[in-house]
Amino acid sequence: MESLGELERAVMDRLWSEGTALSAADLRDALAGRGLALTTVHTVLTRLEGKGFVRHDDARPRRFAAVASREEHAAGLMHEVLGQAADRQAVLARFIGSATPGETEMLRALLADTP
Amino acid sequence: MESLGELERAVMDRLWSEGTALSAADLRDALAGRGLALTTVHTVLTRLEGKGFVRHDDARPRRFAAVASREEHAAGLMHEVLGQAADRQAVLARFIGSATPGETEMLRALLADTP
DNA sequence: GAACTTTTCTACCTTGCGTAGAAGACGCGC
DNA sequence: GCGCGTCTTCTACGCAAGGTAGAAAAGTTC
Repeated sequence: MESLGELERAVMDRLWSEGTALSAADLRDALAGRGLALTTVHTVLTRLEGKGFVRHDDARPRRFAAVASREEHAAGLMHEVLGQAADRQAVLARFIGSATPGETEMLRALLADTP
Repeated sequence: MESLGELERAVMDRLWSEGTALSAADLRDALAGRGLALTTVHTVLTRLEGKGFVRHDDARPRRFAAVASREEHAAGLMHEVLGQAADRQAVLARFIGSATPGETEMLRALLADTP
């Protein structure tokens, strides 16, 4: 999967937190601490769109929304790492081996509900 | 975690596959398809060492070995992604939700052996 | 100690990302 | 329907990371 730069990640974080679609101006305001020009935000959004992380509608002004939720994205990354491994079992063994007790409990509970 | 470039990844792949420590010349030969200069391999190894992925002994010629196995590295990446999430449970739920049947079986078996 | 190998130092080029100006497209109030 | 402000696209610059390797220094071998 394409990786994200610092500003790209900040923009995604804002879109993920907000949940709803935002205009470039909304995002510039949400990231006011950085004092970004509107065009900068647009450039970043265009790049994120090229990477498949966001999509925009054709209202005016354009509204940009994350394609996947933050959690879906994280789960997708985990699957990507796992999927690239030749020996998935070994990876999962080490993953479980270094998981916190809370995480193993969550996994047990989730697996109990999964056919 | 620091990310890897294309050549850096190829070098790590070779070190991981081989399992044993290799000299820069060994690696150049193992990556013969690329026609790399020995100094190029050295530069990459030095960068990988700076990122904490490899370490070398002080024999001559130096022998470079991966710090973590491929599986440990993958599991570490998965934990890194999970650890950064605010809502781990939601991430794990989606992770399990999109896992293959084989993966869920492996997880069940591993969790059965985990206290 | 001369010739060869290894290691370090330094540097160039390309690509990706942060940044934004200029110019074109659009929409709103009159 | 026109002009003016806003939004969008195009283009570009600078910097950092990574691929690449030469030159020089350090070490090894005979």
